[in-house]
Amino acid sequence: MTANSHEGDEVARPYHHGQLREALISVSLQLAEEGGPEAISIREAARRAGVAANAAYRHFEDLNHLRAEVALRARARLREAMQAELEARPRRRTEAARAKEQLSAVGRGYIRFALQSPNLFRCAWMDCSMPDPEPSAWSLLLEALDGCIAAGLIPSYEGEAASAAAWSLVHGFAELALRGLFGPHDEASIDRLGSKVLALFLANGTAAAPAPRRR
Amino acid sequence: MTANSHEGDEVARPYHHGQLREALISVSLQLAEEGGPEAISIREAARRAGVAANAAYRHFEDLNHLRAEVALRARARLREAMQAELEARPRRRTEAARAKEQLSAVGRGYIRFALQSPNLFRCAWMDCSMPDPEPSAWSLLLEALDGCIAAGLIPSYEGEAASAAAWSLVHGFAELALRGLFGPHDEASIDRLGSKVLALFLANGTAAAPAPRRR
DNA sequence: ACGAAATGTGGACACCGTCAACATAGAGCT
DNA sequence: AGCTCTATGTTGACGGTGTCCACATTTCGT
Repeated sequence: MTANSHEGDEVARPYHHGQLREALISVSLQLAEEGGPEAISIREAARRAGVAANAAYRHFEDLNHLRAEVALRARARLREAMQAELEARPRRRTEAARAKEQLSAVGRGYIRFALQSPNLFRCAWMDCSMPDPEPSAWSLLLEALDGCIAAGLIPSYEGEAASAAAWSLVHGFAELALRGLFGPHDEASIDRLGSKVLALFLANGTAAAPAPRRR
Repeated sequence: MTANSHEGDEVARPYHHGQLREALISVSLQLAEEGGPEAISIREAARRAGVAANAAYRHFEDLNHLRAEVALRARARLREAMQAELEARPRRRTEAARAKEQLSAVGRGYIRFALQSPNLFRCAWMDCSMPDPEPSAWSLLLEALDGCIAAGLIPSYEGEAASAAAWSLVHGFAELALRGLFGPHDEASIDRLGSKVLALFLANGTAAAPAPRRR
């Protein structure tokens, strides 16, 4: 028999492990999905990867570095959710309507992801005291905002403030809804409230700012 | 001598402790202030209170219950900061201007607190998987919003959405600014951006919604 | 005064992150 | 081939944590 002490059942991984880093990350992502950011643990990840705890230290300096990697994946998932909502959006005729719809789809995706995968959402923005190489998830929102500016829905001189506002609105809503601070709503009504908030921002916050105001 | 084995120096607390619960909470708040939510620890709190670790369990079921108490205090501090900003605000003449100023002061207070006491702010909304008896900090914002509705700045039929929006905007901005996601800004320019965002919401988001819009 | 209830202590257990020392397998050279 | 070097994985330990149990002490109600 080739296996010298275990059964040869489990694929008999040929050498050390080969994919440990990847395995650890994906297993940790699973841990996070199940139990939130606090559930990420070097020892448990190693255990699930079928490896001694300290093996992880050959691939991650620190628990925080592992967490940072998980955060990256979580943000990627978030981005996918936004993208999906973007692709599923109704197609509009005018450029303005299209830009509006694009922005609102992005916001919807963001909020829905937060509510449907709260643990992953928390991981996406968890504090891992690491330099954050790329927020990336935001680029979709920024693109949508650029579209709105191009369509004349937002005066370009307010670009910075408007994007900060859109960003804050969407993120804040997701976060607060997650914590149940909007009262005991079922998922559907939270979704409706979210759409209303987005619509309010789109209808009034952006469209109705024709000039720099007197003074 | 009255003290039977220690020096009588340290006030010679007469009986068990008398204020342990309070002491533990306030010491934990200090821990949180210094090192963020993760720094809250039963053992360390007990240590600083000069008591055995397990004594804490006579006053808190759980670490999470301690954390919940800290969260409460943190929210109280947040509320104080908002109140302070509220009292320091310029007094306006017209009701509308006053309502606007009130709302913006509340938002400012919120954001400034988050930036000046990030650790406490994080504690205020940390996840302690506990029933949340009263968010309380929001009541100031809700009052301000009511003022705006009374002044006709916000149509009352949009009350719910508008308050959710204001709430989300302020909270989201604070959270994102805290994480440095608005780029490498110094504190002053973040403050300015925050004011701009608030102004944008106040000027357009609320004031410019005179009617239900056609269709 | 005495027993009961409240409160604090000590010790133990199972986790956790992390370090140092050791073992092994592959890669690359001669 | 054989050999070494380096990358990777393992063992064992240390100090830290939350939490449980059994025990000690203090206070209070009667």
